[in-house]
Amino acid sequence: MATIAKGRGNYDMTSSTKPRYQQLKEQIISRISSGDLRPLDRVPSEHELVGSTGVSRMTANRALRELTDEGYVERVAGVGTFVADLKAASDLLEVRNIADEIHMRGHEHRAAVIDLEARRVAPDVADLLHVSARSRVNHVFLVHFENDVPIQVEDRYVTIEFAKDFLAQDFQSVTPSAYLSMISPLQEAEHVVRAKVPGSRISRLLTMKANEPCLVVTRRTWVNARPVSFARLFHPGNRFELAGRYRPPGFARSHPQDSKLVELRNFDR
Amino acid sequence: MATIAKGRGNYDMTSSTKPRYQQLKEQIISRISSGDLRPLDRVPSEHELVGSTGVSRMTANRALRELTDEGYVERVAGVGTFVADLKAASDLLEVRNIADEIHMRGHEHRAAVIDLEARRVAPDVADLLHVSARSRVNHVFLVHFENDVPIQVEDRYVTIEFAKDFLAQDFQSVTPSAYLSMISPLQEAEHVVRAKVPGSRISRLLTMKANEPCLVVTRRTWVNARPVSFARLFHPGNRFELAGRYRPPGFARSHPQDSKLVELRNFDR
DNA sequence: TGCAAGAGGTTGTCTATACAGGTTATTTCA
DNA sequence: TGAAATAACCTGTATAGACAACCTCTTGCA
Repeated sequence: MATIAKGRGNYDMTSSTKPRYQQLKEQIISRISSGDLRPLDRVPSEHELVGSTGVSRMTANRALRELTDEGYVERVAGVGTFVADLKAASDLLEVRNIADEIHMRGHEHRAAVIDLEARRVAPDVADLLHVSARSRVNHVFLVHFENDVPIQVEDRYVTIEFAKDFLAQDFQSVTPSAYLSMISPLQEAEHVVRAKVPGSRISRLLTMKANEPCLVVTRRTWVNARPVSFARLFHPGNRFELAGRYRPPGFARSHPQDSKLVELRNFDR
Repeated sequence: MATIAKGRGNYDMTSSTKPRYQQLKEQIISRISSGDLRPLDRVPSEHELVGSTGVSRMTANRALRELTDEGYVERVAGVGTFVADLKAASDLLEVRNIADEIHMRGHEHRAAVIDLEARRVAPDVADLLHVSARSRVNHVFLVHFENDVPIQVEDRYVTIEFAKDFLAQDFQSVTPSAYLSMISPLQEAEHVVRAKVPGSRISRLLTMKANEPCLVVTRRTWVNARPVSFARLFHPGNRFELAGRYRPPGFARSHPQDSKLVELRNFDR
């Protein structure tokens, strides 16, 4: 009698088969992905979730705690839960924004846009972005400078439906990567690193000597299971390296986001 | 009165300031690191932990659940909790073992050991391994072949105290990386990727043309906060690439370990 | 002998409650 | 008016108890 009076004390009752903390997590993630909850916005407190969804506080706590571990939100004891800043979230996905890298070294970043238009692309690029071979795609081609020394050539394609106002951006001041993160948090990424001697155009833009190799990073990013951007990033091999660090979680939690960090480093000047 | 009778119902009682689930986790991790618990060994069940440590089952559950998320253990409902296979655990840390990569492609792997000895090393290497400049370090220098084509030159240094029987290993059949994982799960890793034209010795061993670039991966790994191994891996730039994929956790848990995977790929033959 | 039923252990989830400790805004008092 | 106490939040942790689902081994029956 007491068990029945409690309504649903057991767990597989609410129609779905998924656990309730998981439903809660997905509900909050979808509010973040849709833009309903924006970075630094306040997320409902555990107590509010108890009131609005009927779960117990421990269940709400588990949902929010796991979202914290996964980088979606940040929690401050005594204050509340907030959507994580995109910069922090995207560090996990993107090679760190090159402008930030440069500023972190105390140097000046500058970008020169060489091309910015919507155009039909080569079949292989169209295929990578899952668009038909004849449709248009946003394209930007630019050079990044660190203290007036060229350090990266960026050749990027972005689907039009994902970034409708792409061509109106000023990529001298905001890098394409930062702009994409601003539109929506990226959900999946694939990157490939190669060593390659670049063609003469790239070589000239990076003021490289003949036969000098490039570190080429090719990256594709997804939002909602659809590829939205494809980029080729060329770096002079004698001036740059790609560094990564990994610390398994749960051992020393002192640097919460320090693990799994990937960054570009200038090791020569 | 009831509160006192319960002994310690509150949480910051047991001398240490760390939460009890965290203490439990570290205790189990240290049993794994020390070799007391070996891969596939059974880990005490939640009930047993309740009995032996006095925590509640929910606390034991949280400890084991987080260890699962972090890749230390695997749990099977109705059966028990087991120390994760080292192969799975080290995928997070190490670039996937090159022999496994090759076998996964259905090709044959072979290694030719060129040098294997304990020797005094250059000051920079000694510094990286935190050993004094005059002490000896294990060293192995070998070439990995895929179907008799050389694809990686491995130049590795391992501290003697970590691997006392290093020189007795047969690195033709077990790669140094696999051997190190066998001794103890690695706890921290740092790697740097560069594009570089190799010296003539490396170039010759990899049967590369002049001026052809290498993808050079430099990796350092830690156990118990001490560096134990430092390796330089050279790959012919025209035959190899480093690929990574990242999917944020909690979204689609269908492929539990599929995120954060890094592998070497042969893209040419 | 062979198969079904059951017992007992294990993980997975959920609830209700409690206390500790942090932050912020309000209120009270000198 | 100014500063200290207080109230009202918040997160973090821990407990005890419950039900569900799963697995394995044993037991009992046909």
